[in-house]
Amino acid sequence: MSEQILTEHINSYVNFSEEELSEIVRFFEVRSYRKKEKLLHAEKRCDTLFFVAKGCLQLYFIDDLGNPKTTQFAMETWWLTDFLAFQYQRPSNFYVETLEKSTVLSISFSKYEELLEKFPKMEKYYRSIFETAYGAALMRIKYIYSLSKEEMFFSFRQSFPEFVQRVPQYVLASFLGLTPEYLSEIKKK
Amino acid sequence: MSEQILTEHINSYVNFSEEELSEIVRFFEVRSYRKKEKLLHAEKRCDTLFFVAKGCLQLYFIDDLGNPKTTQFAMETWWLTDFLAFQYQRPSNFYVETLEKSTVLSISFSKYEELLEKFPKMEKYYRSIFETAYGAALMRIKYIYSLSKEEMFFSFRQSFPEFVQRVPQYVLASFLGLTPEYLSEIKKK
DNA sequence: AAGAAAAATTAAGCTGGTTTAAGAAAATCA
DNA sequence: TGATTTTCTTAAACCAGCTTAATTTTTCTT
Repeated sequence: MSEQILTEHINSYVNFSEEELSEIVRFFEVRSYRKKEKLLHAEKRCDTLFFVAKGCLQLYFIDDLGNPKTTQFAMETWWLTDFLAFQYQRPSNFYVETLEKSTVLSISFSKYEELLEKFPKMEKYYRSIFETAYGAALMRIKYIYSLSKEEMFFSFRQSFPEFVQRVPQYVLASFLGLTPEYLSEIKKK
Repeated sequence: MSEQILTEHINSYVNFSEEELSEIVRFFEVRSYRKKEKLLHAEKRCDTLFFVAKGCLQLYFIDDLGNPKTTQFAMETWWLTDFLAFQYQRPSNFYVETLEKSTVLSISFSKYEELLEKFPKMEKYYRSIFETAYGAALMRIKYIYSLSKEEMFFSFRQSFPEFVQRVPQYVLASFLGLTPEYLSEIKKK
């Protein structure tokens, strides 16, 4: 059951009773999506936060030349949205789209506020999640600035072999900030 | 007073009484630093979280060639540390150092845990801070991947003119991911 | 105020990674 | 299953940004 993925994840950070957890889950909408479905559209108001119970999402934008560029992936138990736009209820700078058949729990901004109001312990859960995510983003910037494109690929494959398997190569290329052609050349070695 | 910078900042997110705020402040150590003092050393256990009351800090690492590379700045009311290492009490991947004469409030990891335990509303404060910081980091990655080095500089100067004034050019260059020589060339235009 | 050290500039040559274009392979669909 | 679309590969020409190294300017120290 998809709801259980979320409740177990929450429980690994904060302790809630069974009743509380089932009430928390009611704040979310559970839905399955086919491959390549858009869950969030750039330019539209960013009103939804997503939790991946199964499958894989990407956060991406369209560059000047019309090519999609992936900024972030989210697999099982990861949260995803344009967090800056979400917090201030502004238009999104990104698209969110499935990379494969996925099951996602969604919560609207107003429900998110209600949830945090009603269950203040959820603040602790999200604080931990965002603290880690921000720390990881700083590490990612460190890698971007210290590794060559070739090293980026090998170091990423070492750390997240499952991503390299699951994600199309041109999406991985854009996430790593290189061209599909160059990635192909690197892999040849 | 430096403590007041912190309490006012906290109060802009969560409401606390005067007594609570003065108790919260007691979890922190206030200290002034000269220019170029190290507050956190790479490889050493990351046990401290910093709040800038006055001045400016940088988070940086040393690359293969021995050159320091700035990953993040922090000016007044910003929080800084190696968040990933801090949360898991691991060795730091970064140095933290003053870029100018600064006044900083520091909190150790155990005090941070105590603080959150004793004042659960602080979870909300930090949740908001980290949610925004993570969102901003994703935007930063968007910029890194979509702008040329020249565009990076002009767009950064447009958004944060005060940084460009305050920070040495070679530090700014490393933050933007280009060489000081090339930044110099760009500025000539 | 002078001397030393640190930071910024300039210019030439070079390279990691892009662009373009065309073909091969793999996945999707009727 | 074959047809169509999507993804991946290969190779050559090209360029944004780096490296190197020498000079100038600014900042720091006494």
